[in-house]
Amino acid sequence: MNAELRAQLVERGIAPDCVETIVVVRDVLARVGDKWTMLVLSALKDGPMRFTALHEHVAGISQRMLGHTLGALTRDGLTTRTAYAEVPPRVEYELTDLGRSLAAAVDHLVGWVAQHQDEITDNRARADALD
Amino acid sequence: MNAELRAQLVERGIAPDCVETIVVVRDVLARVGDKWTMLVLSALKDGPMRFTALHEHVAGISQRMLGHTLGALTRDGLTTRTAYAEVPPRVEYELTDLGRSLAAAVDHLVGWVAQHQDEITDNRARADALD
DNA sequence: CGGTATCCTTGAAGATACTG
DNA sequence: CAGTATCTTCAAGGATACCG
Repeated sequence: MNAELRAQLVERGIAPDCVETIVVVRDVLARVGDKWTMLVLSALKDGPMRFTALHEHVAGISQRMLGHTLGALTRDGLTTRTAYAEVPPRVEYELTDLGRSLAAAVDHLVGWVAQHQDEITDNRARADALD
Repeated sequence: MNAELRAQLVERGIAPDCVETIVVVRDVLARVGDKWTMLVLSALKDGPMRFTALHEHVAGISQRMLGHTLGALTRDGLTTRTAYAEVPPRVEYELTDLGRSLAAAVDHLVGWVAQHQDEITDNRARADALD
């Protein structure tokens, strides 16, 4: 896991707490940057949603990946899971304050991309044109 | 590739330009969130660097992945590649304005993580404690 | 020095089926 | 309804070797 990375960084003379930050930042960025997390966070921005609603709202996600993603988010305290003892069962997911705060930070990045997408796709197209 | 995703989104009645943004945002976030891009961007923040220097500075990256990462960044116009006709050859990479701008946006997110890492790791530890 | 090509391993994620 | 379990596929990424 991250043990070797830590070792490498320490070996390079990087301060321990800085190493810790680097490792966690990577962890969280990897999570945010994965295929679904951002979309789930964004879907939850307007309020609590239940599993099936999320499944329908996030286009293309499988039941399995939705379960995994929500599990990870809840584990990290970014969402809460509330199960109601009803028949049929109902489970709602909601952003925590921490989750909302992260969603805002992500939004900042998303805003940047939205603002510069033309520039990037143009650059890419131009680079590809040269083969 | 992204064709099916586009199709799914369109099918769901999402506005075409919005679909485009979603797709590009995912693309760019996936790139930023990958294992190395952020670290390379961060390494380049203080000025141009040559290939070998980057290889040493970014702990644990393989030559292959450094090549790939720099290729992608350059393709997207986030870095420039300058080769000097010398012996031995020298190649320097440098952030473009666009790249610096992205690095700043990423920094914002990194700042968030750095600020909340304790909270997250605590939550995770607590969740794990319950098995 | 600064890469690219090749091979190979492994983990991420989809499809499908089953359960409280 | 809200998941988990199992199987399988597929591509990211590491090791290694080679080349301009």
